[in-house]
Amino acid sequence: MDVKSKLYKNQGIHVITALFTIEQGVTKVLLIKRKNEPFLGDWVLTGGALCNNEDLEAGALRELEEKTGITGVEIKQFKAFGKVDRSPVMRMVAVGFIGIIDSKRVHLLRETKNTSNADWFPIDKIPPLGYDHEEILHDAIIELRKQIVKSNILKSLFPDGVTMPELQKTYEAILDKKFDRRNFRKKILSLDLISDTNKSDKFEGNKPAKVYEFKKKIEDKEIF
Amino acid sequence: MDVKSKLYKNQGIHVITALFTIEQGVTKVLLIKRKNEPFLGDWVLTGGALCNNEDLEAGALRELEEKTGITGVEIKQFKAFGKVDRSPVMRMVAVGFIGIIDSKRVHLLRETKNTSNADWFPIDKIPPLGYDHEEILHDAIIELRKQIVKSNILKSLFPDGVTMPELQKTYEAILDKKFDRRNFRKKILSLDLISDTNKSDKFEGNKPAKVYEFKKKIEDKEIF
DNA sequence: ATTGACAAGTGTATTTTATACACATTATAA
DNA sequence: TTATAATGTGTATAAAATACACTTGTCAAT
Repeated sequence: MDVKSKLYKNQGIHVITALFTIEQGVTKVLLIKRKNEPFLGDWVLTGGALCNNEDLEAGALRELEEKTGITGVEIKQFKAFGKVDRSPVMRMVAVGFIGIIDSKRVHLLRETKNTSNADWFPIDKIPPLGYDHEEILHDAIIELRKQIVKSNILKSLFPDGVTMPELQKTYEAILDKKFDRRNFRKKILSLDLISDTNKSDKFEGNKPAKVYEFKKKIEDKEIF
Repeated sequence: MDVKSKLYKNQGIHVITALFTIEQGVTKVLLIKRKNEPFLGDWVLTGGALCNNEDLEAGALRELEEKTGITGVEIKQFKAFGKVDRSPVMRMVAVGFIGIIDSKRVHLLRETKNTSNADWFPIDKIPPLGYDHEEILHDAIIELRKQIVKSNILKSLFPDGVTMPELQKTYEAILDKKFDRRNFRKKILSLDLISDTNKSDKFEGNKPAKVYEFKKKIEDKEIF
């Protein structure tokens, strides 16, 4: 074995997911407390090593389920991270994913996890993270903001449909910005991400809101 | 060593670049004819295995130089490709990059390369490609079209500045669409990708065109 | 020097889209 | 029946995108 070929040895792939939720108008991300070296005791995003018999997305979903019990999320790959020293053990390249999940499933997570080693953190109150996960999370948040205006990534947050007021609160939380109710409706409908259902939500002493649902497929918009 | 850990062994990383150019209004991509197994004799995108001592982008640039002699290109990472069977030798995950280069450097490439094992192909006349490079190229073309309206990726195509008519021809080639001269000018200026110089191009029997240059940094646009 | 040819630069009227803003509707509860 | 609270809808105005035509600068021929 020559020197050059040795340079390619001992490489591995991480699949990392920044899983978001919205609680009380606050965007939060799921973090795990590491139970092993390296970075023992540090908070990190969900993820781990890719197995040889699984595709990238499948690996990310498996890690998500193994570490939190969460299933049925739609995730989206957004970037690869490959700084030479991002892992102290061996050369690892991470493939980053984002996803967002219904906040009602949070209690399921809380029961599944062992010894409070997983929790949701507001994205503006993130503790120091292991590996290069601060960089990954930073990019993930930017990607999330881009995705919600051009994909159906929010579908997993609202599997049973969503009302305009709910949607507006979600966009305001993620984009950290306020909108006019009437103009928000027009804008979101023009994006062609959601479609009408003929249902209304439960009443709470006021006018029931119409329920919309995210489309299965979003068609590409014209560029330029 | 247990069974599970074995599943992580023998992984590697490819860095692959779809390098584009424009010749006579035709968008072309650089392909290499493989001289080794696997896929001996097949055309593929430029790329190869990542070394342990280099970052992803550095690896892609090194492969570009090794295989073609081309240097000084700006490339942009756009996606990771990780189908289980994308390489027949071992489990490889590819990180894809795009770049675009001044067509005047084509002859340099032609002289550098040995035995015509590299050539530019119009993107609508691509031969069968090895590995999963047809998929990578497909995604790369889509990414190129997105990038030219929001980044300075075309800077490497026009290192010495560019005129409006040149730019318009480039956009028309890449987007496969025609534009009105006057409206194209307004639209491209509104994107805030280029800035005025006080130079004009060489005369060719007609009115000299003003020269613009791509900005070093493009600031993010507001989303929603 | 004058003129014609060629391609570049510029302006404006019109349509479309985005924004700012106010009232009407449908529930519950007293 | 009425007050309350949150949802749904419409319209006038401003801004942006589009469609479209004339003017300008250089070279080359006379």
